[in-house]
Amino acid sequence: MSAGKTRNEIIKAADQLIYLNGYEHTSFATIANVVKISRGNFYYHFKTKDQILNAVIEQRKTNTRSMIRQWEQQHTKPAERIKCYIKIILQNWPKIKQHGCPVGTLCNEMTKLSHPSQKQARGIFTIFRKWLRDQFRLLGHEEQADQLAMHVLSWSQGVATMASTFKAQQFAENEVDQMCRWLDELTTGKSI
Amino acid sequence: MSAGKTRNEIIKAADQLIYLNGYEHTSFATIANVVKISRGNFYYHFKTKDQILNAVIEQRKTNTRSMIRQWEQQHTKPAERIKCYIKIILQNWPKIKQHGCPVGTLCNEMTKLSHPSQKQARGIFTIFRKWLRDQFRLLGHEEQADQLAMHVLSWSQGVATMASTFKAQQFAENEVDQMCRWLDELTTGKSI
DNA sequence: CTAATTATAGGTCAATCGTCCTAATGCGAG
DNA sequence: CTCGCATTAGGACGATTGACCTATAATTAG
Repeated sequence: MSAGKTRNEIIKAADQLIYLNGYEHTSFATIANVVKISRGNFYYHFKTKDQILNAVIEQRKTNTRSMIRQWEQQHTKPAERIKCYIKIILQNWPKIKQHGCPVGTLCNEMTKLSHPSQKQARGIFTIFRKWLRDQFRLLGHEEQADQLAMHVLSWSQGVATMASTFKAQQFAENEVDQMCRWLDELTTGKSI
Repeated sequence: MSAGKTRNEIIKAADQLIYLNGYEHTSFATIANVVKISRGNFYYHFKTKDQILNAVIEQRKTNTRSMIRQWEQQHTKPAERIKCYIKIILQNWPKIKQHGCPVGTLCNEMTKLSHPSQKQARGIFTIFRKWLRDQFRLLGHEEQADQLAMHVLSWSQGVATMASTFKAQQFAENEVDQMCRWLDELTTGKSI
């Protein structure tokens, strides 16, 4: 029954390594070394590299849902919840500075490799997208809800890319402020 | 003297392949096959893979400067010039849909690999950044010029990432429209 | 306790990676 | 024409890749 434990450790290590160095750059051997396990044992749990990737994506989805649940518990106002998402980039700044947004960079790599798991990776974004859409609906923006959700996702992605490229924390802070103010104006009923 | 010709063909092919499949996924052999050249000949022109990358980046910088020069010749109004940049994503949509923004995805990969050429790749963005900054200065936004330039770069990057991830052309068009309207408001003297 | 199942270790495989080398060309200057 | 340099071809290298296999150790079931 310790199989599940080993499996989880593999997924956890793979998750980290894929975030730090990218999927293609992450090898069987590297993961096995981190988990301190033989490559043979590794193969017992995952037959192919893509299977690990899918397991990692599934775990990221689970973590994402869990994080969203926390936001919902911490704040009842939709606008405050959305700001939680907006501010992730500042909370995780040290890591984002060096390795970018975990979701965005993975999707970029999947797109570039025309990888079969492209759709699954996109699914992480979809969780955020649907949730943001729901929050905007609660704010009374029925029709534009999805468009606004995509706008927030897109805005954050751009900031993550440019801030990590230029290692520009100040820029990230400025943009987060702008996003919050934009959201406030949206809440008080002005046009976008 | 045909050495320069072969060298240019190598750079051209490498440029394409790196854009399509990413730097790490692009091998010596693949490039050599495309150029129809032996790997030995390849080594005569470029000793290491990083040398090819740097040559590709340099060419992209040259192409970037050339593109900017065209914009300056086509439009005298800074706002119209900036719109040229904003609209690239729609002009190159078929390719961006499948492979993302050439600059952004390369910088992302360099960041992820902690690659020595990270700074050089960032230089392509810097060309756009400085040029956009100059255009905003011409529009009378002296102090905020650089911040506005980064804002435009960031906005475009986000749209490119999300649009390519979700293969969403409609979203890209919407965002480009928003960016143009935002720019118009900025031009007519309203606040950002 | 024993048998069966689960889990781990470690070796092997062909393919590919970046790199390097030498031999054979092409070609222009004298 | 010939000498010498520039260019090309193609093989070989050690290392690493994802994948696979078998033998052993650990655990569980009866």
